[in-house]
Amino acid sequence: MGLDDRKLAVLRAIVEDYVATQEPVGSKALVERHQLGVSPATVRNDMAVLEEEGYIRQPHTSAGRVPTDRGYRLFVDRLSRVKPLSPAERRAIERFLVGAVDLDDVVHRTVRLLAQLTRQVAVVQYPSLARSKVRHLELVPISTTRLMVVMIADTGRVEQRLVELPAPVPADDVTDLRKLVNEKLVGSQLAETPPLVQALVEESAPHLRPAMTTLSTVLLETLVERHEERLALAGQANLTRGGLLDFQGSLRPILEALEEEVVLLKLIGETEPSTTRVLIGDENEFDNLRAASVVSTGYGPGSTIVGGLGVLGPTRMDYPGNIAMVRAVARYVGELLAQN
Amino acid sequence: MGLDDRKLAVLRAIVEDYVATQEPVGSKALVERHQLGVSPATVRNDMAVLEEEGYIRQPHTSAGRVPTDRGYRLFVDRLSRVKPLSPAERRAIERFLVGAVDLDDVVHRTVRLLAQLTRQVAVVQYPSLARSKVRHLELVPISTTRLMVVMIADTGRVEQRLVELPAPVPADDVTDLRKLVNEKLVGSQLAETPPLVQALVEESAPHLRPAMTTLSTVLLETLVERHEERLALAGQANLTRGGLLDFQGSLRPILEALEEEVVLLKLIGETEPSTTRVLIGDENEFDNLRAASVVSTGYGPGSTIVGGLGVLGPTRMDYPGNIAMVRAVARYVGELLAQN
DNA sequence: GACTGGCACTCGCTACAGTCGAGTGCCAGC
DNA sequence: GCTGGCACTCGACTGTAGCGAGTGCCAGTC
Repeated sequence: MGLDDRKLAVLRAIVEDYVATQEPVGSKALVERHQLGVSPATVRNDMAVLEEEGYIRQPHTSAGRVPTDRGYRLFVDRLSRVKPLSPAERRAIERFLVGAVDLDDVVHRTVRLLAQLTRQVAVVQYPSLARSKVRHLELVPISTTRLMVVMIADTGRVEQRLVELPAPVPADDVTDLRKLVNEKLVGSQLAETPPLVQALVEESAPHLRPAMTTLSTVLLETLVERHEERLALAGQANLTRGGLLDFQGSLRPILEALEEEVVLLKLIGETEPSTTRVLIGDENEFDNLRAASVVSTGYGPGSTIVGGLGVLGPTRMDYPGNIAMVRAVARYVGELLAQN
Repeated sequence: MGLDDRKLAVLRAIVEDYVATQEPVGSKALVERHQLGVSPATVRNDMAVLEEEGYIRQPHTSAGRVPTDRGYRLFVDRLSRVKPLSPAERRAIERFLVGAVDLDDVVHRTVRLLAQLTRQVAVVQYPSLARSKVRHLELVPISTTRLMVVMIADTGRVEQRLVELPAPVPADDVTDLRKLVNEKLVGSQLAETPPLVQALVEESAPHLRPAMTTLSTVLLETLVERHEERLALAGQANLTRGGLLDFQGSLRPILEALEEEVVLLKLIGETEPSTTRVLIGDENEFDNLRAASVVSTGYGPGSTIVGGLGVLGPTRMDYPGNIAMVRAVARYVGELLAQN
């Protein structure tokens, strides 16, 4: 049952070769390319054990071996060291991210950078509003019964929403409303505001009540509960590398999954803080993505986490490399955010 | 040389059958399915002429005929009537768009709707800032030397940008600046503001000059010149319908093109107002899209045009249907915008 | 007991030949 | 100008055969 060191070395060699060549790897090729110090026959015996344990499999009887999802998992957990970035890669990251003027700009640059570095599909979640603090709330009258609410978060995110007021509200009242919401909400985490927002209504002067009620409803509804999360996506063309061999010939399910924000958020939405998460093949809870792997991590200024980012590609991917790059990019982005 | 009515009917039949079946269509099948009133042999003669003129071609000697890009062009220009929408489709449009709370919301719903209706890739351009009027400019101090400029356009678009000031600016000065920019710019088209923005600096009180200079530079630079355009995209999974037959087996170039905002903007960025534009195959100026067709049109409140929207798919697409849907959706969105 | 060399076996891949049939072009006749 | 008939083309499919990479097993060696 136990996998001795050599068997593990064989597995590592198989993963590395298969990732590099995309072809099932046989015992002979293996001993040629790696210094295993044993003969092909011995390797074959080891392979038989590895296969029995479910770490590798044969596509056809007369073919070489290919890692299974379980094999990749073992590889990632125990057999790979995080690959240090090359100086060129470090430079690319810096060059790419320096000069961003905007949160939008930062996110877009980041997602393109990740896609380019890893040659996979990249996903970056905007800083979550739930984890941001309110920096300013602006109310702009559009007409007497319409208000545009613009919220600026400390992470740089700006969200707006149109509010339909129950009755016309004069300009002076808007000023009062603005003052009130800013006094009460600036500096607080949005996720924790429901009671605050509630209190807002109660503390308003009677003539402001109706307007404040709608306003607070909208604030709660759209900024806290609903589609508060945003995503940026890039590198979808990378799915077509490796011909049709990856993803068992059909990009369809993958492309479909990539169009579902909810799915992507679950994928890269950070869970445990700051660890890098790797989901391999059918570890994925979405059927459409059973042929794919995801490497993701959280990012944020300093040690806090405000959002997630990651890459998605075939299970046959360069895990150590991608993990290193995802981490590095997340760190750089965090530094960038911390500067604000 | 002249194509008489029957030859045109034959071409129309070929296009319709090929679009429906995705298979080269032969003379016999043609007379069976369409009441042409002549024998296969006659149709064959007509086909020979059509082929000579470049409207159709044979994939192989012993196969049926397939329309060329030129054939589709003739079909679109002279042989097809815009297909009226089905009641179900009309209902779908209304159901989908009613209840949008936001410009973002409108755009996202629209692009998804288009993708779903046409079963193609859909692209929607946000209302162009150049064609919008300034409704309000908000300046929010982030620190003493940093300002967030938020511009709200009459089309509902909200753009923000961080401004790094040359020197600390006290809160009172920010109020003055805000008042000044709003007085001068609200109500004007951004595309026509350069002189106005210029004037701003000159008219400012001396102590506001430095700040106003940076501010105006940023305004011009990012809101007018640079990436002022935004896009929404949906339905990329539709590219995989029709197996690998469309797009000669590789989605790569298409996916790459779809990642280039500039390319997409050129495609759907409206040119002549309000006509529906159809680009077929190699009429397309981007090499990557020579296997694709694009149907696009402008939209906007009332009769003005503020942005473009459209669909992209294989040259083998249902032109009359897609043209009808693109137009219908554009009209509905226009009405929706007009309500604001 | 672990490793190795040898050997028979499997099976996907490629090449080749043969058949089938859809579809064509052409021509003589109406 | 249209039609029916006919010879022809050529892709798609089928079946066969040979090749070779790769395996599993076994007997022999250290």
